[in-house]
Amino acid sequence: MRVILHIDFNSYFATVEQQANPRLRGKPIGITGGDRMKRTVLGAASVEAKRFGVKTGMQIWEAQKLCPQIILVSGDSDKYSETTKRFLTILKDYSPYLEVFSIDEAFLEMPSPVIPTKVGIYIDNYLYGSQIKSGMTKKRIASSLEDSFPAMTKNIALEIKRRIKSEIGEYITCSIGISYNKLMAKLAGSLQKLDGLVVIPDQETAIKVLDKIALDDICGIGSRIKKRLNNLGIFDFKTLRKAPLKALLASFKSYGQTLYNMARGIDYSPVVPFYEKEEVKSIGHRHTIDHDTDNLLEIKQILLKLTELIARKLRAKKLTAKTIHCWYREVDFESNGMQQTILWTSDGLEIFNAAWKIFNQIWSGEKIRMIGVSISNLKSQTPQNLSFLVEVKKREIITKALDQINNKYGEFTLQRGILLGSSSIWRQPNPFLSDRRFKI
DNA sequence: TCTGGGGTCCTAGGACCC
DNA sequence: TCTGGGGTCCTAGGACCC
Repeated sequence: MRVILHIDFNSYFATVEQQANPRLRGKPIGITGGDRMKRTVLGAASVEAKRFGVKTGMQIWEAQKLCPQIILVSGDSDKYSETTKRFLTILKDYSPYLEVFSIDEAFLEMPSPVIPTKVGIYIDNYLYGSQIKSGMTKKRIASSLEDSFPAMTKNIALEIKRRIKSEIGEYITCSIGISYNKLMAKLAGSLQKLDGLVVIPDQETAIKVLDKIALDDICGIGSRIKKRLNNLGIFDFKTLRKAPLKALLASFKSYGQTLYNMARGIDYSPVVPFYEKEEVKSIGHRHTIDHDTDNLLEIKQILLKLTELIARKLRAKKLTAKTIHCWYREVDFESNGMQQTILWTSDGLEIFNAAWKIFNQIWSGEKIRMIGVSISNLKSQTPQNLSFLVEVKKREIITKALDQINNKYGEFTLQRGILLGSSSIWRQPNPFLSDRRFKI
């Protein structure tokens, strides 16, 4: 039997901020995206804020209405990834099968205990075997280990919690779910928020749990799938379990099988260790403008910033890209986009040119509220085979210098001339540098 | 005062090559 | 004379996650 832990941090960004700044502790705080615009939403809310009904994803004005004393804190993604690295280091001590699921979530699969020794067995540095008594046959020991494995894992979970508190900070808490597959482990973890620890030991229990929750409480059923299930007369897992596989396949194609399995607590997906995960597959940025606009210059400036950010990330990862996708959202939330394949590049201007071309092809002059660019088809940078061209070489040198300065002094310290004077929609990491702009 | 931002995966159809 | 099938690349769009 597999034993999998799902570790999920509670109000992650908010607790990290409270850990870092004692004055925020015990207070309702909300984490914003940095630029506090009309249309921004909260990236996280502290427990104290949640008591007022404030939720992640809520608009700022809405949160303020529910909780006027809420303290808004600008998010600091570097700080969060730094903390993430630290807790992953702790988790790695318990099993090499560690999958990083998101910035504040991970799966940990315990190696199966199969070779009992005299006192138990060591897996990494953890001793399993407190239940083993003298006089037990080898076979009995093995089966007792098998039986008590989830219970032992519970002890590991408690230890992980203790270590996170002592090594990262007492304000950082997580919920841990333990089960026999990823789906159920994640579900278990979600059942008890705030320092929770829930075990769903077997399929029998899983089905009991499933019968008590809503369809979209499970990872993999969102609002759309839920609606489509409702249209089929399915409102809970009990009914879903009765639906014939054939019918589900007819409605949902291959996803029908997944839904069929979900209702039965079945999930075969493997824990993919971080060292086996492939590199990123796409890099994108989008921006919702705080008003609806059809001003071409404004749109162009935003697109330039977005593409510049993408190109810098690309170069930081030493990648080049081939496919550019540009899309926008109309006032009524209809979106419209197109993608295009170009020659391998990591140059911001080239990405911009492609995106700009696409935009002009698809845009028919209506007002828009959001614009985004994303690049995919990534591969690692090969030694510059075009650098014999003077123009290419020149641009490379300029780009490299730009990156170095921006990395050191903050985003958009140096930027393209057309961006000067554009609205202050992007935050400056360091406010003292906001007036240090050089035209190039 | 309607609804942010960064990702992943899947399907399906068309073009093109051998 | 118009015709099979596999493989790959490309594009559009939908759905999900945190």
